Amino acid sequence: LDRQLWHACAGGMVQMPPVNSLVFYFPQGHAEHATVAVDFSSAPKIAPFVLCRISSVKFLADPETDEVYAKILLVPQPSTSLELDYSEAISTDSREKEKPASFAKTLTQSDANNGGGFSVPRYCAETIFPRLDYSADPPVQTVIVKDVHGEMWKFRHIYRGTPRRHLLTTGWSSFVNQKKLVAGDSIVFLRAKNGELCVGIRRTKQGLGGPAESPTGWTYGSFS
Amino acid sequence: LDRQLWHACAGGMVQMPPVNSLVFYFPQGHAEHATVAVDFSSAPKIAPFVLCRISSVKFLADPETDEVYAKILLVPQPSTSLELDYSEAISTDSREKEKPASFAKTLTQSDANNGGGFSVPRYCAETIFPRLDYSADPPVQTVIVKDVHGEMWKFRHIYRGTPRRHLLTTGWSSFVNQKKLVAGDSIVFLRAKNGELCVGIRRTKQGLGGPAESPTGWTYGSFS
DNA sequence: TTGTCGGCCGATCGCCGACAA
DNA sequence: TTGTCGGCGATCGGCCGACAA
Repeated sequence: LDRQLWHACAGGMVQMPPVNSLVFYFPQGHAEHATVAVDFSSAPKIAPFVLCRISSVKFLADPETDEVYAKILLVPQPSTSLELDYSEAISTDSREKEKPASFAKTLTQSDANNGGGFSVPRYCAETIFPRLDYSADPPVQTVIVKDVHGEMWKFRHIYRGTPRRHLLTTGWSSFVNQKKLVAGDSIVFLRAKNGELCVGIRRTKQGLGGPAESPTGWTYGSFS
Repeated sequence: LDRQLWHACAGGMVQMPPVNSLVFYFPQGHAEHATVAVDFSSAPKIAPFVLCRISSVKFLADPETDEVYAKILLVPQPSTSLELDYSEAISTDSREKEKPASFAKTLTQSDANNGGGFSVPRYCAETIFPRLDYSADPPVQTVIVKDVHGEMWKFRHIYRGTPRRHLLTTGWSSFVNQKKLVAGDSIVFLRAKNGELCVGIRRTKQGLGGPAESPTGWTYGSFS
């Protein structure tokens, strides 16, 4: 999964530390975010936080819901490491600062309704979408976007109505149905460096259908 | 799953031995019906058949495809048992002889087509379905049938056209779609002893999407 | 600028009898 | 007796501008 698209989906609140950086792991905080209740009573002597070194970070997306999440491998460090300058523990990967143009919109009732299209905010259409030929009447084009799995979607992008506005029509309802989008979910458009148009999804909170726990490790749900 | 409905779905060729009866188990025959290739080469000294006693028989239906199958628990018997009268090995459960009224029809193209109804053979309508009031014009009723999972389905049963014939209209296409029926599949109607109407499915051969192997044991596909 | 609504047009669904196998 | 077909009316999907927030 493309790193920039991942961050656009996760939202600006999410910062990922770089590999090899030092972080504190808080077992209780982790437990509170778990999908199933965690019982520490059998291991009473657990530290409130553990200094760890990040050995790997994987940027992933759920195959079904398109929700993004990260798999972070933590290696506990000897407590002597505490003497090190742990300010690096809160450092952020410098690569995150190269933010490509992206735009997120929360779906309205009209966007999610069957039989409706998608109202494209002007800013999104002008800065993210391919340039539209306004001399045509009406100005129309087909935009092709790639989702987090690399699958391609085709939308009819038209500029019409009085007053004029940008809309996605043909292809949109199929996208809504197949992705099972509802009002309140957000859609993220992103123009990658190579000019390719990408799309991601951020589900409304109550989804709670986060990625399933893998039997071989823990997964972190993303915050939005 | 109701035993009578199970047998109606499985078809007349299928006879199930009663619990505690003796049967011969043929490993090679079993292997030939398995969905995955079986390699006996690592166990070269396998008997061509094994005398077994049936300890339990479960009549089941696949939750997805509605295909019926049976789970048979076999306990190998000491070879001395061979001295017993093994004619009982081919005996059939006497309960199978109490056959309630049932009818099977292979779906035609017109039956399976979208936008079409189901042509009910006269014999089926008159002997299986609830009695229709022919004095009405046209004679119509709603028939309610129960599938192998106990789920209820509603069909509009009408007697019309020239010449007159029985048809299932409203509700039928929904049934075809949800059960993913195609031309060539068979549908089984059965009137249980309590007068309840039941429906089962027999898929066309090439489905081969038999019930998944359970990790804790073997399952038998049903013959049709 | 953009969310919602009613209008409207075309596509599809699904019920019908005609006809023939 | 019943499988297939074309007709056709009802319904639905989906594109449109009007209007107002």
